[in-house]
Amino acid sequence: MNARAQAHTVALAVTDGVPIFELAIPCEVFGYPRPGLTDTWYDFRVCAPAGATRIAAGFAPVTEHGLDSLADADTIVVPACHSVHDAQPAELVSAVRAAYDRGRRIVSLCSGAFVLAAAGILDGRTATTHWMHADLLARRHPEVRVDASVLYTDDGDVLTSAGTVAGLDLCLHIVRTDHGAAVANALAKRLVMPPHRPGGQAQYIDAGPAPDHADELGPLLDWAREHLDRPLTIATLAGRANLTERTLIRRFRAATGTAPMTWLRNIRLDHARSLLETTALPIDQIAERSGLGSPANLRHHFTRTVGVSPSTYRRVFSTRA
DNA sequence: CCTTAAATCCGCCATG
DNA sequence: TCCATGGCGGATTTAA
Repeated sequence: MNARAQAHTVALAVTDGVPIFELAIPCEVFGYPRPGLTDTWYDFRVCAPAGATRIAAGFAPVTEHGLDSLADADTIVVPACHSVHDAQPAELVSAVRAAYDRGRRIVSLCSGAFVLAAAGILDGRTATTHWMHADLLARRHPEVRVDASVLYTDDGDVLTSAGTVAGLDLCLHIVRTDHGAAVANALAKRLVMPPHRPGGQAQYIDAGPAPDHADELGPLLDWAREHLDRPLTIATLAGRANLTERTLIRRFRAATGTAPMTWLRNIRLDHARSLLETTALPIDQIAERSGLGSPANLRHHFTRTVGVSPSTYRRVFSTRA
């Protein structure tokens, strides 16, 4: 996806009993004009079934859009559902299915994944949901690969996010996809949230006493961020932290939710992305500075995770005149 | 695309 | 008994 000339339409599907927090997230991210960020923001609309609808906490939606108009939008956001135990509203499920069949981008927040699963559009895909409901989702829909360890999943036309606040991470990710990292970072700043949360939902699943090693790795992570251009290995990192390789890997996963080299590669890709946006450095220089090594390696990982080649990305998202 | 060598990383388990 | 550690095997991923 790329920056669009005409406003990209985002529709929020509202049904009875939906918790208001997950409703507020897309409203905050997509629903307010953001003067100064980009020329065109999203065209945002709320869609609700006809008749008296009561959402949580005594609020009721006022909108002229019914669920049948979901499929007119480019992106459909399904917030958390009323209950993961009851059947999902048939009207909502079929409306989401219809939008999917028309090639729209479908997004779920939190337990909204149950609606997508009921519509059959998660079959064969990797998806996530709130960690409390991940087992239930996997049991009820064996065709869905449920990954409770991540904050969100991006399968191109279908995106899902983990519990509650992770919906904010996903919506910001969508802005990053549509408008580039510079706009997403500026928006994050306005929302007073980190532009990118490292790690995944995994770090929150452990209910017990907070892992006190979590902060311990901080200095190491900071050091790594500042020396991306070096050929960092597990042995290097373990040596700096005075840990054995096995313990480093274990602590790393406990603290960040990912393995060390996976984390490092993501940081490197972020840096490469930023260099592509803000500088005119040749690709091999960017590969070197970000620590991705060769241009071939940069291209390989970049296209795999971002979806477009580095040169295409630069052409679309460069902030230079 | 391929092949191959190296690196990563996680389950397992003895150890302290 | 409980728990973190760290060595080892090897499946998987990555670099070239």
